[in-house]
Amino acid sequence: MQETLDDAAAVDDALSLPDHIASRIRTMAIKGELSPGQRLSEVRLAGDLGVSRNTLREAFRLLTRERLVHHQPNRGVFVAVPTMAAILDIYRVRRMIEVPALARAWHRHEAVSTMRACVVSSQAARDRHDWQGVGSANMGFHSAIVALADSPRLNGFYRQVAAELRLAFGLLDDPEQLHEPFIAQNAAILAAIDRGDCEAAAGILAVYLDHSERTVLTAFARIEHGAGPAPGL
Amino acid sequence: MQETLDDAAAVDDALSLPDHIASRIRTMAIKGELSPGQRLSEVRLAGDLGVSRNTLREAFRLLTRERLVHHQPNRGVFVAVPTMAAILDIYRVRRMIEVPALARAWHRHEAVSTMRACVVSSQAARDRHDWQGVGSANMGFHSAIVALADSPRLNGFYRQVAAELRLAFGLLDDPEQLHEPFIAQNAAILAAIDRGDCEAAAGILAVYLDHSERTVLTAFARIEHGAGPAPGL
DNA sequence: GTCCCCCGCATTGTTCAACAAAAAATATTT
DNA sequence: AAATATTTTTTGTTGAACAATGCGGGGGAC
Repeated sequence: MQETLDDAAAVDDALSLPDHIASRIRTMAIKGELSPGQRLSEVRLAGDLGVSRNTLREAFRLLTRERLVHHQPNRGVFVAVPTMAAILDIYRVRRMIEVPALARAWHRHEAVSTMRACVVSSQAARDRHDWQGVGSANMGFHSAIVALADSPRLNGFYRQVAAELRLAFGLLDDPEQLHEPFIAQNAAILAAIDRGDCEAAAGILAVYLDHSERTVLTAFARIEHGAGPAPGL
Repeated sequence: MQETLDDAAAVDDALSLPDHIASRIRTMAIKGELSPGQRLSEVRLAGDLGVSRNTLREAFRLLTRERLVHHQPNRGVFVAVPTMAAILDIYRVRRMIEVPALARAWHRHEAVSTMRACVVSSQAARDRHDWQGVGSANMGFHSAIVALADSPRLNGFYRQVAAELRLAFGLLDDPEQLHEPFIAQNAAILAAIDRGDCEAAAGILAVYLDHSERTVLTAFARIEHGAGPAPGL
């Protein structure tokens, strides 16, 4: 929310400037302020963000590696356009990571309290019709599931993939259809964990992922065929 | 100042210069030309590689994200020092990715021929006592296993993790102990795939990973306690 | 009118020089 | 010798500069 103040805004001391800039661009992309396929001019964006071209280029390299942005040599960088293949791949990865993490979880892991907090926060966000907030809380819930595995590398990888998925979400029109039905399921997963039945929790999660994937894919197919099938690239 | 540009497919026109520089540093780290914990001076390395500081910094950002290098703000970047925790995490990730990929493989996937080529190449390398080559072929074999899953994201993630593991390998003294016993097992995995028995292949792989992990961990423990644990970092 | 080539223009790719800020190293004082 | 002040080195970031590449437009040729 405070991103409108450019320079004097809250500066993350821990993060270096290029990381911070990358983070801002990531947020813009997730919030839908950048349309997929759009070209990101170096001079323009550098000016808008108040940094030099070199710094912006470092941020671009990060985002390219995260697949949030696509780099064509000597042509520039473009906001990634989500594909059906990408969505399928992302859900495959999610299944491969989340389900075993939940199935083999220790039911008193600290991440469980994060999960609980996310469930509460998603319900609150729903009550005030803040669908963006519901989405964030939902994503936080699933990040916490991955955190159950105690693997820094898996956590980092999942964060990337989740960001890419949220970019795809931005294309869809009705965000409530997307996340609302899953709040209850998240609570059910949490309840299963609480009573120590990780297998049941993993089962619910698997169903959740199937359901979510189908929802996203159908919505996406509707967009792809209905609305403009996008500029050539 | 183009010094020896021969080693292993040096010039990649498709890649941008920072990517290329990152790749060279990565190769140096894997080959053991960079010792873990060593500080990488920007001016010095930029001069050695014949690029500007800015370009080198872009490469550093890539490598930092890959965990091959560690960045301390206002202090510089250091070659990552492998930890026991890191090795444990890497093998956990490998198990999570490789075993399902193999178990659910289609036995006529194009990656199978890559696997075959790697087996042949590793045997040839062993015959000429080229342990570096054996290591490369072995890693190629396992990358091909991951490729069976047809997931670009998984492939990319695995490539990172594999590079990190090879950095850890560089610390160990006797490379033949590391890879030699596994050439035969790779061949066995391939044979199982060829006769369509993916479950058996996955079983051999799981045993392989346990065995490999134990070997690396014990060698690593010997190093850590025996040789100087030295740099306080 | 359509096609093609050539030329100018905008953008990216890369380097260099400069300076602020932080850390490390050194000298100075007590 | 310890603590502090000062110098030096290194990183962090910027701005300008220039080559190289891609894009679009205009002018001929048919």
